[in-house]
Amino acid sequence: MTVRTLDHPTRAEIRLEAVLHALSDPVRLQVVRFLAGLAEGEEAPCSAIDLAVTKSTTTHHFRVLREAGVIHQVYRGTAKMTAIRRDDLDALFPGLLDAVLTADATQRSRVPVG
Amino acid sequence: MTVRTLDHPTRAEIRLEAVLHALSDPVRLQVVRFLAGLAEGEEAPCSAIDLAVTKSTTTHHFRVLREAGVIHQVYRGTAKMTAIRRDDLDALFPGLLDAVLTADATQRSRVPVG
DNA sequence: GCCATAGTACGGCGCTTATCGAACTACGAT
DNA sequence: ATCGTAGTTCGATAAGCGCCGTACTATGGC
Repeated sequence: MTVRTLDHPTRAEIRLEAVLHALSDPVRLQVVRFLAGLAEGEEAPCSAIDLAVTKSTTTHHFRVLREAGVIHQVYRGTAKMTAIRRDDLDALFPGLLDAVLTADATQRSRVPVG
Repeated sequence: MTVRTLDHPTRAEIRLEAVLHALSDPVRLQVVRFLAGLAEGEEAPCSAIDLAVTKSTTTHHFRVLREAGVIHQVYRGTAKMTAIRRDDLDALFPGLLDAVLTADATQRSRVPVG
């Protein structure tokens, strides 16, 4: 049995390019949109989000987000709870996450797809 | 002789994911940083920016930025003048470009590299 | 112990990307 | 017309990405 720990970059290790890259995929943007809609600090299991991809692809996307520093994940029983790292992102890159979320919302209202 | 016209997405065609992807590369971020530092509407030839890649790679990166709608390019004589599409980006995604530029500046002051 | 549920790991497939060098085109100046 | 400068185009390569299915592991409940 493994300890099932997950590597996260520290706040100082988070790189803007990695964050932008993580956010540039529609599936991952959907995850972030969902997590950002939760209450402050609230977590959700991967399975709470209905993604149009298989489980293994889901795992891949969550890893990209986690390794970029966008989300934080911890194991709780059989679930893996995920939360957005809003405080870290806001501290490092003020306004960035909000601008992306607003831009995403605007775009989705212009082009009602996905 | 070709007319040497360049295809640009219209404002409505600009997609957030494409913009984020375009900005997620260090070389392209350097280009955007440079262009954003110019006066409103001011243009610069590709050669004005000292990129650590070859000319053909430079052409590639400028095309990615142009096709994403981040920059506007027009031929003037032998040069190809480039300007950032600040008005379009600001109209579509308010605060996004500024947040990215600020984030980039902050990160560069934290980690003085590149 | 056994099973169901939640997620991981592995290997693979097809596509895209970042990069290069070398040959080419367009334009301005001489 | 020749030359130089600016940028393009054309392979090519090596790496990465998004996606899948299958087999696996971990946890909790029966």
